[in-house]
Amino acid sequence: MSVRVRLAPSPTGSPHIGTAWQALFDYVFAKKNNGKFILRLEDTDRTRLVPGSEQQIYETLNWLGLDYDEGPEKKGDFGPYIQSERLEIYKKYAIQLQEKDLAYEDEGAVRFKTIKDGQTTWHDLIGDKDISFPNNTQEDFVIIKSDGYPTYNFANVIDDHLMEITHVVRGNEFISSTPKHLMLYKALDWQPPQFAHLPVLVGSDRSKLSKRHGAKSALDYKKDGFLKEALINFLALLGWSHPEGKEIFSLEDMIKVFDFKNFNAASAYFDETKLEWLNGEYLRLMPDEQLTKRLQEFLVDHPAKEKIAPLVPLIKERIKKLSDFIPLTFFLFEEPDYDKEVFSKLKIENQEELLNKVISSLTSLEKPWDAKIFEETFRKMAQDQDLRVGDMFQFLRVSFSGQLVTPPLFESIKFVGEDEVLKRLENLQKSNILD
RNA sequence: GCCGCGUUCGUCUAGUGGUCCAGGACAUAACAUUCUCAAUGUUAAGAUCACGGGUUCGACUCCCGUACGCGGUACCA
Repeated sequence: MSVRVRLAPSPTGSPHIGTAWQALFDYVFAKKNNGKFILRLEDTDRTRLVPGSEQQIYETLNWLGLDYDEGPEKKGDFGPYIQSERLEIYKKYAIQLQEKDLAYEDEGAVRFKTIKDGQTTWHDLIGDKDISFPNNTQEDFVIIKSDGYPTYNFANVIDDHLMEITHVVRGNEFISSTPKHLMLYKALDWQPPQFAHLPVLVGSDRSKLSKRHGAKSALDYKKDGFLKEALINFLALLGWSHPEGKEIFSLEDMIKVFDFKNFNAASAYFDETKLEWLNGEYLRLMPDEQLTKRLQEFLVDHPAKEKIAPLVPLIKERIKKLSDFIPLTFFLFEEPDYDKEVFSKLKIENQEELLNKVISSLTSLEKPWDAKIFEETFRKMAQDQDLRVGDMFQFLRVSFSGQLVTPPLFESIKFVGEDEVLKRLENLQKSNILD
């Protein structure tokens, strides 16, 4: 029997990072085994539905490149992939159980009669261990709610069986309900799937990550300028580790070596700092043309996005996220507002006088300015003025950019253009910022 | 309360009885390089492997207990 795994989110909002994390392992495990990855929407709690979340689920998986083989809009041979469209099916099995006296009606709902003696055991793929529960801890539980919708515990079992799911990969908050599921499989005389209960991702307070906590949605990371490759790589490193100890690897590489045996059963805290580092690594590894393209896709509204190509090699090592491009380069496209504070951080006296000298030197420089001559000119000026070379160049930088941190100085000057640079310096001269 | 899962540097982790006075990565610090910031390189600091008992010639690794955290105990998933 070929491997089939499913991701079964509830459409209760834009999927948060924990859902994306689970999706990654579903996908990788399926691909590793030449199996199928299935998306099923579990919308049986009508009170928590959030309109539009379905689209966000599709968009998230799509962005991350975790393509599913079957799903709500990619029908397979297993009927609808949205539980609210499968009500008749659940009803049918509920009746069957009632007829066998394994379930009963209770105030408009239907309850399953749990087995009370013995224990229920299964082998979990995470930690490669057996887990057992005494059966007397399992109360009779509702399978069909009084509104006619099935509960998670019921719909999940029915669908997993009917959709021929072979491996249930889900969060370990479901460990406690697994005995219920197993009892259901038994009552229906079905073969249960294998289980892999992933640890949960936790927030800074160590409790389960949730939107409540301000957990970001997976798509927020896209908006923040993270690359999907970096996010996937980072997510892979939570709970799982590469058998060769690699920190940076592709999805394809991960698929080749994936095994639940390399999974850690302890819950992990999502630390964005490391994600930023990884993202920077991916950015730097990328060829300039590709990075240019990615930046242009990201900067949809940037007025000068067609002109950024020459800038890419200059900023490549200075950005950690695509969004960092904007604060780092905006002064190249428009005259910045000068801030007195910034100049006061420079270790230079008589800035006004120095500016005059700079302007007269630049005016007498032959255009187009040459990098070598430019550098010599100001090294000499630093010497004459008894300034440290670094301070001299920092003064130049701030004078035309208004910023303490910029791409390389001379290249930035060339990008802005000689005339514009001079114009900015003259405007600065006229202002009273350097008094 | 009861049931279950978990517990290795601040964080993510390696480790399946000896090769671990615990290795790597991020973050941190220092130095080098440098026109800034980065990037890069080198080094440093950082974990009595939650605690207490066993088992064993030997335990981070196996067993038991305790503590703490998390989850379940819903007509939420």
